[in-house]
Amino acid sequence: MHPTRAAILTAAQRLFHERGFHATSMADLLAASGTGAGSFYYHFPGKDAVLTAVLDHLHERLDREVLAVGRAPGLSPVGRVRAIFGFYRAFLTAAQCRLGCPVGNLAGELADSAPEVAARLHRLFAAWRTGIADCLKPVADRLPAPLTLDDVTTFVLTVMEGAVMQARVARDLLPFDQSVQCLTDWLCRLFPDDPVAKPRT
Amino acid sequence: MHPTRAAILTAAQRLFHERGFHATSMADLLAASGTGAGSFYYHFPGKDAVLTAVLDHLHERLDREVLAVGRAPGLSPVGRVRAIFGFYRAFLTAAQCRLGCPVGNLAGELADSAPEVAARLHRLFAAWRTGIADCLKPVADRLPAPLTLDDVTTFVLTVMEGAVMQARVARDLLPFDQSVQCLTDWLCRLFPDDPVAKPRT
DNA sequence: GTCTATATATTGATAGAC
DNA sequence: GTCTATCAATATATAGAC
Repeated sequence: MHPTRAAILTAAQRLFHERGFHATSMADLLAASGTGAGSFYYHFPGKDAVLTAVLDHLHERLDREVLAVGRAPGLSPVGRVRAIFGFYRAFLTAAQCRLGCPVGNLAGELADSAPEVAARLHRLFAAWRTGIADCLKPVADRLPAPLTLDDVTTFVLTVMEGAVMQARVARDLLPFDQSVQCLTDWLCRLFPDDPVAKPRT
Repeated sequence: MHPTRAAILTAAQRLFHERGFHATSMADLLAASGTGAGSFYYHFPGKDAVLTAVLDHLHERLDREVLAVGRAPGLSPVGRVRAIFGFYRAFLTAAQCRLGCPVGNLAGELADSAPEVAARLHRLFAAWRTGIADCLKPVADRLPAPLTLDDVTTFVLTVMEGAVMQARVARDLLPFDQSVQCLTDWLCRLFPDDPVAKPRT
């Protein structure tokens, strides 16, 4: 990838995350990436095209950085899910609970916009769920009816997005930790054989 | 309240919900409320002031419309929580799963902005949690340690926001229903005496 | 209180030299 | 590929008559 294009993409990803899409101007984008307008419009037809490129890039990163955490060896199914939450917890800590989820923020701002954007958000969430489902697949057959693997998978992503949003608004890790604790409690009740589940009195 | 001010507020609430704050222009606001610029700036010092007024208005509505559902008589604690989710489900249905949560969307776009905005979002979420806590207070002492009422309350709001976001991105009620089903499963395990909890085999 | 007209800055995007 | 200069449109906000 051309270094200029990469610089624009990196800057855009950061700015869209920090401020959102509409609050980021072309001037911001050019300044943050160190490019001139001529250079920018050589690499991208316009601001909207950067957005779709950023969404595609986020998709790659999700797979490479986040969901890989859930594929780490030596973890139980519930342990894998917890590891993914741990990854986000570390990010929240580093960001002092600001910023929120890069995907979730853009979803909230742009989920009803142009098809190129809505479809990418849809795909991103689907990839998220696939990654979570992979963690829990080994114990899918232990789920009590009528719960399905897909139900639980969707629920885990729901908790992730809601927990990050609340932590951001509160500017505090507490809501995130509380949410993870409750989710873990439930998962341990569903899968009492999982090593993460401590025996109950 | 002056009718013009009310018209601006109503229009702004709708537009901020449909498009977000930054994607709504003054021209949009004036057209949708049927006011001229002179009139607008007589009632509000600027666009930002409308945002804070909308947030305050959403706060009132949350209490009056949403949390009141959880105070309806004749419902069990878990039933109350489910009733609030039912309220949102009806809204999602009417909106064909678009729009999302008016508070959540603005939180995603503006949680890191000016203190007047961030503080109001913080208060809105706190009010949300208070309303949920009121539903569950009667059974708070039945919670297994170390879970607290505040943990569960925060978790319920987490699920609400995450579920609405996912339903919006998917443009389908399914993720919402799946999330509610999982949450209900957990609550029924925690409170097996609640009438909503069906006896298990 | 509301109107119309307008000020002024910033927006996303383009032109043409190099 | 990148530069500088600049475009037309739109942004928020204001002025002053009524």
